[in-house]
Amino acid sequence: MPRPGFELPLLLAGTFRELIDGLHAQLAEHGHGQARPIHGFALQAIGPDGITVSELGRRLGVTKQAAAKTAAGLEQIGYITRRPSPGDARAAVLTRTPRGEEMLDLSAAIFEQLRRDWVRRLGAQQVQAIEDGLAAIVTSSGGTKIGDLPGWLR
Amino acid sequence: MPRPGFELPLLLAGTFRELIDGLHAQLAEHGHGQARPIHGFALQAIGPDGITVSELGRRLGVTKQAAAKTAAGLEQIGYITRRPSPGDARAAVLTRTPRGEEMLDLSAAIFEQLRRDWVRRLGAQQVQAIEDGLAAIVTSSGGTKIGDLPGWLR
DNA sequence: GATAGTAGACAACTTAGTTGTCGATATCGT
DNA sequence: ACGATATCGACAACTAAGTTGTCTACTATC
Repeated sequence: MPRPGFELPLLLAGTFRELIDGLHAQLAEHGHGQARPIHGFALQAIGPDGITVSELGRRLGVTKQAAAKTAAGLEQIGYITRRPSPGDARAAVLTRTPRGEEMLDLSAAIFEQLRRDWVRRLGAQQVQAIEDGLAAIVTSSGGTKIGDLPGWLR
Repeated sequence: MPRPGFELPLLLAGTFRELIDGLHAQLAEHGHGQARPIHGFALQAIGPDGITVSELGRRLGVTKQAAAKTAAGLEQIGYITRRPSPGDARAAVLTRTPRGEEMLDLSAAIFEQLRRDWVRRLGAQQVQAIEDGLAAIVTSSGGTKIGDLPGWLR
């Protein structure tokens, strides 16, 4: 039995973990067993038009070296390609492949399914209250960058 | 703007991160700048009567080797001591020092303060709804072990 | 054209975990 | 009593994801 006060962080961490585990269990069932938690967030950051490694690092809140590693992983799985930037000979543009798009669409669908499970168990009103409450707390301190949260993504 | 469905995990992660950051900012102000996020959870797991390294590993959900490393860190800061187990010549019992107890009491007080901040901003009812909702989701899949959540604790 | 800044690669290090192995000690069944 | 089996905690080697620092190539600006 924890000291009072220790409950809330454990609940938040546990629920997050539960969502991510559920996502990757289902992703694996649909042929995306190699996907790691960071991949979905990185693919989102890359966006439909593609960005450079340095920009990816900034958006994720990590160094460009760390972003380069993540990009290498994404490229190896086949979720992105690298192509020379038309306007800047130093830069390479990371672009999502159709398979990357598919993984992202699938992830969104799975998250929505998991949310529906919550609604079934808690009711729409309480799920909405959770989302609104957390949003009020988080947005008041600036947006959350994935890189703010070190290691999880394993 | 993320795809719909990606909101919820980001909210959970961001809120958790916010709590932990707030905790350690205040801990540092009170002379516990060396404390890492895992330390509070490990001290809780050790309990008032002390446990062995192996038991700590089981409670945290990590290997005993990893638990031994955490215990070494706690001992170095002065939060725990190791003493031979009276009944088992193989085992050493990890016991919280007064300074360890102080850190734990302080952490609990800070968490409660942060929760009061939430109540001030959201109202008691909505905070309660968040806690109840998350608890309903997490407990239905077994308790959360700290070790279920790999890296964060840096 | 010199100077200052940015893109991305390479190397070395850090941190927190893992598996596998091992000797010492406990426990249990016959 | 004793042998098989299990557990405690240490050591070594490895992995994964980040970090800082340094470097070259290229861009942009005065």
